[in-house]
Amino acid sequence: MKKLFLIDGHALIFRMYYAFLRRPMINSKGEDTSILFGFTKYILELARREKPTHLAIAFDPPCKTFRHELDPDYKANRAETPELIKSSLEPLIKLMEALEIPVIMVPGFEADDVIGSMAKRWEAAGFDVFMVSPDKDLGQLVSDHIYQYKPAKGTNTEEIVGRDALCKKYGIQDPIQIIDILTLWGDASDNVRGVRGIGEVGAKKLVAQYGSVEGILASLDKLTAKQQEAFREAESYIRQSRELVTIRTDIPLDVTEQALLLRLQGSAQSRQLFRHYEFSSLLPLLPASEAEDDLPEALSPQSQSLRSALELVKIGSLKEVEKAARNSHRLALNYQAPEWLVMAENTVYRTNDPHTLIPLFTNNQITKVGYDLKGLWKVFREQTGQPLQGELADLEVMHYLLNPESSHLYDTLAISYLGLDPKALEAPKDPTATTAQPQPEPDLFSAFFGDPAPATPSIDPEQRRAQWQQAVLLLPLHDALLRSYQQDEKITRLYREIEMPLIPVLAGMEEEGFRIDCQMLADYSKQLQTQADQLETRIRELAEDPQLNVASPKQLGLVLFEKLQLDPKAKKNKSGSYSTDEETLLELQDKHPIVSDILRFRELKKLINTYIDPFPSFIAPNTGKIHTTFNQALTATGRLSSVKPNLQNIPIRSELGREIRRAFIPSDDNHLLVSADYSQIELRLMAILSQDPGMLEDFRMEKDIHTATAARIFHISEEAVTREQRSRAKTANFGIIYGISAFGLAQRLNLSRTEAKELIDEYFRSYPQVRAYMEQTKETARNQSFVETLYGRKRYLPAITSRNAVVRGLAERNAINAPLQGTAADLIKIAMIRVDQRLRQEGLQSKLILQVHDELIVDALKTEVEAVKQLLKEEMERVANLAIPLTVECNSGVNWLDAH
DNA sequence: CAGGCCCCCC
DNA sequence: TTTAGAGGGGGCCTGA
Repeated sequence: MKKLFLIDGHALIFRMYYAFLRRPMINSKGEDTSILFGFTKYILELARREKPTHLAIAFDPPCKTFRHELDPDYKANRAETPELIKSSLEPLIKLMEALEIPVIMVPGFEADDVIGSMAKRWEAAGFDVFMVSPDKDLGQLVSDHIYQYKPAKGTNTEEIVGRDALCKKYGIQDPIQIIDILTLWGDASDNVRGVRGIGEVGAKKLVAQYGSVEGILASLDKLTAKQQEAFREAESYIRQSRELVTIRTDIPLDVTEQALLLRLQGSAQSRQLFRHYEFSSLLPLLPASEAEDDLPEALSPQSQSLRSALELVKIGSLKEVEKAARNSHRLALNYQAPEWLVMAENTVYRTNDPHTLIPLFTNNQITKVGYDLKGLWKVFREQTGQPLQGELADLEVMHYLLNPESSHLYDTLAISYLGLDPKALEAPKDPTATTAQPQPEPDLFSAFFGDPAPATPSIDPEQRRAQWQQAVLLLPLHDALLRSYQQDEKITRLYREIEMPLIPVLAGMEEEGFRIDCQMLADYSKQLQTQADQLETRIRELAEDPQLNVASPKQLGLVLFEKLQLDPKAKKNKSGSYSTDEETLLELQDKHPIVSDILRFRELKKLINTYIDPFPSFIAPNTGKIHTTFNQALTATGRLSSVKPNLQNIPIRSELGREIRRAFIPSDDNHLLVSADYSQIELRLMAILSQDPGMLEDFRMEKDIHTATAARIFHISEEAVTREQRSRAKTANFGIIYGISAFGLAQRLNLSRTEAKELIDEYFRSYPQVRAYMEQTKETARNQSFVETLYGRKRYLPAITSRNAVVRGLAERNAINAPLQGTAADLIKIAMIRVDQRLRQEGLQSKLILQVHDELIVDALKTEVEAVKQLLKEEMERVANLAIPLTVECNSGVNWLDAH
């Protein structure tokens, strides 16, 4: 069977435009590739999933279309194509042509008309035709007959809609009447003028009663006076409107069957375009290319000479490596259980006895070069009890500082800095020896690993090759990164003074771990589980569905919005199911008792499944504690993140949730937890960076900042500030940190946009320098395409010059937020280094165990608690000399909740 | 196992 | 008046 898919390219572009508003994709050349990527991915996945034999994409011509010119009341501003869409069209068409996908554009006709006409023609020729559109309104695909309709994935329509389903949905006899309904109703996306005062419901009713637009016009006297008036007014254009919403099926087309054949060969040209746009995740979707010219760009002279240098790498003795390391002051290291590999200059040594490495690793004259040195640090300490000493050149962290948001994978770095793919670093294979065992030819690999029957036969040769690949480029990569560092003094200082000394501190914190009261967690789990079970039973009863999986948002959506009909205008999410998030449910709470049960059930389940039940499994048998892993090279702003488990998001706000913190306890009865947190650090930094006199004053006087803000923006005394006013001011203050928008603030405060705007204006009148600073920051970002923190940590914002206002707005908010959040991250990192250092210097046994962005937690010996508190406060507060003091609140307790 | 959804933290 | 709409994170569940 010939299966033809016809795609409304124009509608799809719009869909992609919306899909990528949140997270635009900018490639390294600064091009916004969002739409190109989304569209291409969609087409490739569709082709793979549905396996059409033929496929064509229709686009609207890149000009005002025929329909729009016909309609004198067409509102230009409505249909003005966003710049991003306009600028994507040409490269998109090129891309589709490279993929050998037919693109059809007929001057003067919209994509709808083109695919309508094609559908008719190829259906008549015996094809199984599917019209594919992401548009939710089927009316756009209605013509003088109904086609098979394939809803695009990720849209609001789930089913393939046939004649009967259409009639049922619209409450009509003949599906063609949809055209009449849309004509009366007016179709916003098609810019068709409907009849004044007639909405969807009215249109359906009238069409059901009178059959068609003509039918209504013929029976005007039976309508109400108001309706008669509206229809008289509409009479002049309504017939034309009907024509406009009808898809034409008679456009002359010069397309052959052969042209529609879907080949999708993955031509060299398409691969080259994919590489240009950096669609690496899409490359595997292309069929393998038979073309030779598919290889990455030719090796640069630099990578050629590096290759030659790698040929000289040799296996040596430990003595030789030691000598080379002392000579070059540098040692590369890698560990893949159970083998350590070290390399200095061009000599490599490997061993599974870490003790032999102690003199090298603890020599503080030798820089240790590696990838994830924190991990290596911990392994070595576990094996030998010794820390790594000397400078630590962690390539991942070093590259993170150059550009936090790019990939820091070893392979990626090797390719981009050295022009070499480590995976390709293999000895050339003998093409004739396909069946025989690989010969231990004197290639680089076997030269390096020596005898193919080594002393440790348990080690997989594949693993050795992998380890070699992971290690042999460390030193060249370090050189390359140092060259970048040479051009940036601030980054160099940031690395040497903050990130590098932080590595052992973080390693120590991970190593030390956090003790957990398992019994308490188990009891609490049972208690919550009982409640959850009761709720689940009740929810299923209320839903009259004993099989309902309450934890499935998809099933829940169907119950709430189709079975119980709680909201006829229910929002849908990206995947086409109903949105059931907390915000949505809160709005429905009064409509049905099931809603609050669901909310409560969700809260319990979240606590049980995320914060209680998984925790015992994280306990390390040797220490009996939980050891998180901090990621030092992940966030866009310079913060740390914590995984396995994430200890940075343990509940505190809700009553039920915060109880979990009671299970986080000191290491033993002789210890207490001490917690110290910065008060309002980001807002203080806003005051400092903007030098706003009012805000500085408010902080200098040690006022409650939100009350002070409220007093200013509402022009009242601080004593007169109500709770509500303080709360609004607090939200506004947060908004400022995040890079405010009137819409966002309105939503948060449940205000109208105008009211929110007034609030913002009043805020800026109160703190005028804040506004000036924000403008200045955006200007800086536009000029240099990045922003930076007080310590020179950069965040690149290529989208700041986007012509798309939404994308640009996001970048602008990032520009404002990143220096604040990032400087706070810098400061607490410095404080961590100093706190750790002082704890050691003063011979205290208390240990830093956790950081939560503006909070440090110490497992403190009871006798040291007061000293630790004082130390924390001192080091955290005097971490930098700023225009106003930073203040730290410090507490201790027998668990994390008490200490907070 | 990835993507989508949801919700916890600062 | 369709899925935009304050920043930064991570984990669980579903369904392929």
